[in-house]
Amino acid sequence: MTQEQDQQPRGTRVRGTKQASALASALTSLPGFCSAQEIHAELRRRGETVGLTTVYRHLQVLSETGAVDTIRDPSGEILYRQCGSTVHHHHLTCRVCGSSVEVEGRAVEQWAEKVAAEAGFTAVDHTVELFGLCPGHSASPMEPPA
Amino acid sequence: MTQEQDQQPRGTRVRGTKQASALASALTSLPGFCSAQEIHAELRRRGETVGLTTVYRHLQVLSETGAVDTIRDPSGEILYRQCGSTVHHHHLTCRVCGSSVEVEGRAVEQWAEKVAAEAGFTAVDHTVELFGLCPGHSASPMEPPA
DNA sequence: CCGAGAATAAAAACGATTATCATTAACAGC
DNA sequence: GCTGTTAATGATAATCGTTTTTATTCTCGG
Ligand SMILES: [Zn+2]
Ligand SMILES: [Zn+2]
Ligand SMILES: [Zn+2]
Ligand SMILES: [Zn+2]
Repeated sequence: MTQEQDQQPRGTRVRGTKQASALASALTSLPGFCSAQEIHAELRRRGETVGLTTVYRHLQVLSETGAVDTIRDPSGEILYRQCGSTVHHHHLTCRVCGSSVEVEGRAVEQWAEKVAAEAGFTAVDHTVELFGLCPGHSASPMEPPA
Repeated sequence: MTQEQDQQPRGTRVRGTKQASALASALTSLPGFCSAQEIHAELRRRGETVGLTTVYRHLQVLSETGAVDTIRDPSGEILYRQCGSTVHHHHLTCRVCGSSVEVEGRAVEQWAEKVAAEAGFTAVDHTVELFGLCPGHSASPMEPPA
């Protein structure tokens, strides 16, 4: 359907910059969903010199190509994560630590298609996000770290 | 079924301001999901004098009490709509005109609970939005304005 | 009619994201 | 290994939806 047709004129297209690899490394090591600014801070913490603009630009490209997944936290901020599978899936994310479980939703996909068809809608895309408390943070209900 | 059920605790709580009723009227007449700024513009168009701040504040309260539903459009902007049913439901919204169909998702609810339980997550909340093209805007499939 | 307090609204603040643009540096060719 | 081309970078400014601030207005009970 949405086949990519990259017309890369010979080998001069994607430059192997150290920023790109540093970002890739950070994304791989970060366990859960993080905001662009958190990722930027993490890179700084590692001693890498990567500008915030570059972080944003790379994350945007990576998300467009499907290399990273994006979700919106309840406040609207975009969170990024490098995911294991490239097939369509959704996420169950902890509100406290950001750790995330990838969930497959055959049932959701079918439901979405069904209700869309019944309403006569076409080109329907869906957003499905699950937020909760992971097992580690479900333990003590009364423990706001503040 | 569209009866108002104000749960206002007697006395000094909700004042009968003209702005509130103007906003309520606009919300009732607007067919689909609109942004706060669109609603504000609509009120201005009607000759009502309502500040943007007031629109935001009322929409926030109304969404908290469940009187209006909110979704986030793909760009992150919050859209509001007065919905028919007060029970939990989701929306199938047209990307072009904003017209929306309320869809009930027993299957989704069960799926969400199931995957949350399997992962050991608690206090799980879900966001499910469907965006597509309504029957009226599905007409010409080949029409990229670019 | 008066006054306390809620409601309003203009303007300023806020914060995440994007655009700008001068500078840097990766890579192909020499 | 140099060098030039040119994509990539990143500090800064701009954008824009939303929130906060604050002075003013208005509602409503007495
Ligand atoms: Zn994922
Ligand atoms: Zn899906
Ligand atoms: Zn609704
Ligand atoms: Zn639901």
